Amino acid sequence: MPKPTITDIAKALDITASTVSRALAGSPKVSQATRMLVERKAAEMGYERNVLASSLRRGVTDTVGMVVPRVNRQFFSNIISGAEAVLNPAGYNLIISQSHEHSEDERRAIQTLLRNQVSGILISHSIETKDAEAFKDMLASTGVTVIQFDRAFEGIGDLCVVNDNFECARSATRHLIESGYERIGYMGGDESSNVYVDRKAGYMAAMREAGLEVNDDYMFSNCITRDKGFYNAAKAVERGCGALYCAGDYAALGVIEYARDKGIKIPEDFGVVGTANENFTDVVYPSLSSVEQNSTEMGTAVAKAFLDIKSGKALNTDKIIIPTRLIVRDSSKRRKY
Amino acid sequence: MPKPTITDIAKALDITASTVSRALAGSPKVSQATRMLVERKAAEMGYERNVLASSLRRGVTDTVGMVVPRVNRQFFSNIISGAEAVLNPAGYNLIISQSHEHSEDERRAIQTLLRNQVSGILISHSIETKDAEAFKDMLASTGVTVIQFDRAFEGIGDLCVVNDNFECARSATRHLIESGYERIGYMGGDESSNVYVDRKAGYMAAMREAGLEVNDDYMFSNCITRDKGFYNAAKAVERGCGALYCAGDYAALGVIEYARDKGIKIPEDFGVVGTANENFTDVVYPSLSSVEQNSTEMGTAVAKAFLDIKSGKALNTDKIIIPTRLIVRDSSKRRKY
DNA sequence: TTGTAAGCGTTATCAA
DNA sequence: TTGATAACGCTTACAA
Repeated sequence: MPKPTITDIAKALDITASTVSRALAGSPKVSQATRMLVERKAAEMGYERNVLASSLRRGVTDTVGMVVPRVNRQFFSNIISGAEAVLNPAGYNLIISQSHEHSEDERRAIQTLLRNQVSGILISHSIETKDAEAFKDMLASTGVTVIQFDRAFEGIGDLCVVNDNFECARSATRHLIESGYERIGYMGGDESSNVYVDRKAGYMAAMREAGLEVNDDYMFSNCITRDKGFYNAAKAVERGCGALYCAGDYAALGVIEYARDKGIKIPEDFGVVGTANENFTDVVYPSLSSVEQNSTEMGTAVAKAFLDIKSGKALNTDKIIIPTRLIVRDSSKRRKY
Repeated sequence: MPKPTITDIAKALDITASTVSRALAGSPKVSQATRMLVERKAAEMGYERNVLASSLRRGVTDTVGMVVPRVNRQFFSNIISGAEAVLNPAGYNLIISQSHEHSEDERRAIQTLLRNQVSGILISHSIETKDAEAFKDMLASTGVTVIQFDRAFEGIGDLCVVNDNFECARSATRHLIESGYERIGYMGGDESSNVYVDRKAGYMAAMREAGLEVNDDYMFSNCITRDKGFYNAAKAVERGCGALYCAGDYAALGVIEYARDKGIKIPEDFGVVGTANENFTDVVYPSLSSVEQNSTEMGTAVAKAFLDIKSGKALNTDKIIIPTRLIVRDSSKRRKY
């Protein structure tokens, strides 16, 4: 037999569907007796509310969509996990879509979510997405709550949640300076992203504050992969660089491997600090100092912000900053002199 | 203004909603002229079909639910990624739920999916779920297609997709034997799971085939974490064990770290092979030999099987086996003698 | 406290 | 080829 509906329950009890609906919804305007009866019958028949019909009728859904570049990246899967932990107990469920770092996929994902009448969209933009015009257009006149996180554009959506990328880079760089390294360089990513703009600025600030000059010979952008890190480490060393703050752990890993290849001693002769605290950082040898981004916390913050907005709670900010934390491991533990 | 509906489009063009619906659905029973008109108007008004209403009316959804223990584990996030890559182009979208390794969360997740009228459930059971009775009951009389993967129970669902866990362990163990290691032990997980039952059997088979005896002193179950690996490595070494096949990479990592601590040389004095090919395996020193599970491929296989079943294609099997592949790295590269 | 009736947006059937 | 009408399962005024 097919799935039972409230009408089936109503018939079985010789009452109307509205009463059943009210009883199941926990409405106070229904007698204890009938409520019991309805609940028992519903359980007996294995009834489950049809969310489609309910949402259609109510005009709202309890579904939230999240768009990330890739789910199989630790940072994002932690965010998903954190968001779920907050959203599910609150009665919402999460649809995940991937942009695979492409604007077109991102656009499609958003459209699908919109068609599914999600009540909110939580998004971290693809690297290919350079501005938010298309995004803005799509969302126009839909009442969905939009929260951007990590990679965010100004002036779009209800709120954004980001790491303190400036401070992240600043503290890491300062740590290298204080550990006695000299001629400290920077490896970063594409500067169309707020993330790398801020990290670069943080690095520069730390250098400036210490009265050190920034040398373009030691600056590498578009350098966040293991290969690029390895490749550019060679250039950096050749040019006399003594330490690198890397805005990504994979590049930092490449640096360590280059050093190992060339017999350059880390941390004695060269210092490295990465970013993201990937799960290989305390496995690589020497272990890699890195900045923890608290990604799970970012996920819970995004979800909480969504719930707050939905419940009409005024948020006294349009930007939530998730703090980062420098974790010092062996790759930057030089004895000061 | 609120989101436009087909009725709005119909009014604007002075035709009926049925015609608009047909035009947008690409029905052949509508003139070229009106189709053009409708399409243009729809685009102009920024119309998006309301999936809720459509699904309710049609009685089917294009939504598939997936339940995994945790999304932030490489193995599962790869599976999600692989499944999405197949499902999305086919017009389906995926709702992800996590069980956090708890039966109760798993039950809730399934219920939510059912309420959302998913047309399929793709599930890898939580470690806490020891049998499939509850699962069976919930699914009774719902017509959803069920595909289990990785952790699966017999006789449930339409199909299951698993690794060749037996062969995985057998080939890894054989490799250790052929590399000249002696007194080879095993570190595995909870044997209420088909995964670890099969891997242990594979290990035993390889030993038997080589005429070697299995020594209980070198067998460790419930040992898949870094800490447990470290802890039990001590016991193993003390008891004269010469190599370990670990059914999980984290335990293997613990073994490597114990050896490093004690000055035991890997691969010269001790051999280790892990399982899962986690992304730290080629970063740890010495690099860890491991068995690649082809998780992304498992994801695509699960999704394809779902599509095949939906399209009525008869599957000539009730179990799809995803092959594994041993990747030999330094931790087991002993010169034979 | 319960019943009646209408409607959410879409699609399928039937008739024109 | 298009239109009128009903229905999917649920919720909610309003009436009783």
